[in-house]
Amino acid sequence: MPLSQTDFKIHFTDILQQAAVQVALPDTTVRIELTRTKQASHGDYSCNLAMQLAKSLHKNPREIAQLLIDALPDSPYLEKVEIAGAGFINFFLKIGAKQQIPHIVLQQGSAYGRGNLGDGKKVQVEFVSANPTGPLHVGHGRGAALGASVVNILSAAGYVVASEYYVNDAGRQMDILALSTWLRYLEIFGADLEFPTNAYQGSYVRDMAQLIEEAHGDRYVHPAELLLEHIPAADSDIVIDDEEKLNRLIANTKKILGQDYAYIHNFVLTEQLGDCRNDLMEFGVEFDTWFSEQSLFDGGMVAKAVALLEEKKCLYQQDGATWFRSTDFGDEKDRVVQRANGQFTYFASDIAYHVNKFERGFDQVIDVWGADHHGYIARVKGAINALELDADKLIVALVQFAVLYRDGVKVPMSTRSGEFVTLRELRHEVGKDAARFFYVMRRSDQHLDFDLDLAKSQSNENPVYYIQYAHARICSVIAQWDGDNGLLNDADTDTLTSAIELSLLQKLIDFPDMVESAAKELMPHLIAFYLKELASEFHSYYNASRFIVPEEPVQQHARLALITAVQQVLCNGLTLLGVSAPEKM
RNA sequence: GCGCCCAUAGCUCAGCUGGAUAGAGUACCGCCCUCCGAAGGCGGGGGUCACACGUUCGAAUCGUGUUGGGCGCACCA
Repeated sequence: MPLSQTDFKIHFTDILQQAAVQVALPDTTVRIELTRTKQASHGDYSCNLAMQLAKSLHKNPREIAQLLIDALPDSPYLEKVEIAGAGFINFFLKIGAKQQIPHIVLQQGSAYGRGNLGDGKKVQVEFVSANPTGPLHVGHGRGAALGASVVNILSAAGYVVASEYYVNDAGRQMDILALSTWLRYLEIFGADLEFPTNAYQGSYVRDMAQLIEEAHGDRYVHPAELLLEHIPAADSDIVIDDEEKLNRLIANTKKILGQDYAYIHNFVLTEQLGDCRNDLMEFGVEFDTWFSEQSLFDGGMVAKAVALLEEKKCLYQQDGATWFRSTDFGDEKDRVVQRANGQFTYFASDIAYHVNKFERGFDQVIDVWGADHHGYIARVKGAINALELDADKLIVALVQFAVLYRDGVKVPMSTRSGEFVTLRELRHEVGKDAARFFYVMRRSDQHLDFDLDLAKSQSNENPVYYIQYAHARICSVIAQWDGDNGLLNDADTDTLTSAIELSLLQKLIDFPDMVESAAKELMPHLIAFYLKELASEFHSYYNASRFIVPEEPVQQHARLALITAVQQVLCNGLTLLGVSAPEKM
């Protein structure tokens, strides 16, 4: 039978399908879907097909169930089928099939759990993509942890995955950072100026100014008076708002520095990007591509994308600006792509960026965005549709905010005034493993209460330690046994018959299914929950049985083979989440 | 005001293509180390699945409405 070893669910679905074709034929709208049962008395897999067909066949569900069962082809993996309740069909997996699982896991090793759902399709996952204008904070951390886990999971599910970070190196924010740094640099040389409240306040700006000073001395010093040109003094009658003031400061800076402005701009960008990359690397998050927004402008892609929209008659002029008719594509209002001052908006480069993604031939493009960006989905998809590309290829995964709690109270955070907790601080406080796990242990579309004390605690309350402890415990047992692992590969596992052993075996069988579900739904938390359950069953087993029993070598090898398989699956699952599987703790 | 998301045990959350007695963890109470790691296990109490109506053989799950939260509604990114 051409059956990929552990896909019992698919196998049973398949034979039930064959039976259904004979019996019911008819109702092709009903999907045959088996689910794992909650109770052992209900077998291993269950299906409600008979109840779903009851209406269209005008028959009693139990009667239909019996017909289906009678038509069921033989299967070497099927112990028995039962009709239960209102008409459930319960499948019991042959115990011998379950007992083979440790061997399959040990043989496949780190590959156990991998599947072929993706069938080699190309998927791109873009995540984090924070402005390189300062350190990453804990909000970015959740996107990073989620995105990285999704990449791992999709990859395990048979997709060819490309990870990407979109670098917003073109906008006004970068100019503000360059300005901020230069002002701090001037301060080092004693310039007496008022540092704008809406410029970047963080101490890292001073650090960068210091670096410039150390490398180039006073080379970039210019008289401060030039900077204040066209900017009314505080006591002047002419009042301009703070943002406009910043714009004029930027313009003056560019004029004063001339060619040197590019140096400052480039320096701060390189510094921040380097810091960001380093921070993420220590978090276990790496990218295949760092994609520059500026490159879209340099290559004329932005102008081209806008021109394309013009060709499709999707643009119009109003109040000096160029608008995209996104309302024609489901958005709630039209959006500006080119401002009255001639500059393209962020939205314009974002359109170009997505066009570029589509041109690169991905079968699916996944954007991981903060939940505050949900309003952008309609306009980006609208633009993709307007350009007659397939917007269904784009999936936007929204990540809700994470709120830190320390001593039971919310840690205050506000982006302005630079009073936020950085990802780096979080990592240093709770460690990489706990941070990665906590970020993905909730559904990403739910708010996350991040309990710092819990994440730090080295106790049973901490789910990370609970799982890692199970892994370390197994390693410890195996080390104590000190036998030849080859013996486990050949172990006779027929003796694994207790309730907890059968439950553990089934749990191991479930893992590939779990990975597939997590990939389909882009939900790493499924893996996190699965691992907690697997660890829990192992801990129960540990307390209920002894593994090192030399007087009963058959039992001993069977049990050791089972827990070694558990160890492997714990490790494979933790790896998907970017969490280490330590041998000792 | 309009749009999106959410409401499940004291707390933090799973479960949601409609199915069998709604589950974990934590907290609380009681047990288990002459024994492979007690960073563990076992048992107990704890629920109007926000509320109302509807769809159906069947609703925590789907629909409508109400209430209460979060977020978004820039020629910012």
